[in-house]
Amino acid sequence: MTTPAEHPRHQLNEVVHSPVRFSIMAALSKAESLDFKDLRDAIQVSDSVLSKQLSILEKAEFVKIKKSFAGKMPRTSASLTGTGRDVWAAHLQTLRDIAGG
Amino acid sequence: MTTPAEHPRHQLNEVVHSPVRFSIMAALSKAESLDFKDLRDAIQVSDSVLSKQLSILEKAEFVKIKKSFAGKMPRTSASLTGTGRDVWAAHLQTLRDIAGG
DNA sequence: AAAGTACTTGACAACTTGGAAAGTACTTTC
DNA sequence: GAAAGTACTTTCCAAGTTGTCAAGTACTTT
Repeated sequence: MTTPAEHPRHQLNEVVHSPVRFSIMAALSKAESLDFKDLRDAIQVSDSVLSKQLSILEKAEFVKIKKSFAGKMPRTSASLTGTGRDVWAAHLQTLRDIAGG
Repeated sequence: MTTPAEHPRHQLNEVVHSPVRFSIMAALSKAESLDFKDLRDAIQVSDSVLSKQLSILEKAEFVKIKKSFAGKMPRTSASLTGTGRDVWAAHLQTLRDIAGG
C-alpha cells in the first residue's frame, strides 16, 4: 500500500508566496539588513504596503524589525530571522521541485 | 537621468503565479499533453478546481484543451500553447531574477 | 507655527480561491 | 429501461487577500 506522495505545491509557504513578500524575502536574503526606505525603493511599493507586508512577515517570525535612530530621526530596518532564512530556502527548493528542473 | 529599473517582480505573470496554476503549467511543461484525470491526480485538486483553473489558463491562451473520445467516453486533455511555453519560461526566469541566484 | 519625516492604521472596494452542490450529456449496469 | 455512474462544467457562496487613500502618531526642521 503506497501512500501517494503529496504534490510539492502543498509545501509552498503562502506567507512567502505573494509577489511583494517574495520580493521582500529575496531582498533581505541578500543583505544583512535593509532600511525601510531602501527596501521600499528596491521593490517599489508604497509605504503603506511595505509597512503592512512587513508586519505580516514579522508576525510569522520570518523577519525582525529593528527601530533605532539616525541622529534624531527614527529609522526602521528589517532583516531575516533564522526561521525566515530556512523558510526562504525551503520555498525556493519547493519551487524548483514543482518546476522540475 | 537614469530611469530606475523596474523591479523584476513586475514581470511575474499573475495568471501563472497562483500555486495551482503554477503546478498545472509545470506539469504540462514536462509532457506533450495530459488528460484531465491525470492532471487532477498529479496536482491533487478537485475536478471543480481543475476545471476552473484550466479555463482561466485557456482564456489566457497559455493552455489548449482538446476534447475527444476514449471509446465512447469523453476525454479532455490539456497541453501548453507556444505562448504558454514562452510565458512559463519567462516566469521561471523572473523568479530566478528576484531570488537572485 | 506650519510643514515635513517616517511610518502605522483603518476604511474600503475589488478580486481571488475553494468547496459543495447541481447540471449536462451520455454510457453502463442491474 | 430505470437507476447509477462517468466526465466534466457551472453556479452559489463564504472567506481571505490586496492595494489605495486618507488620517493618525510622534517628533523634527524651517
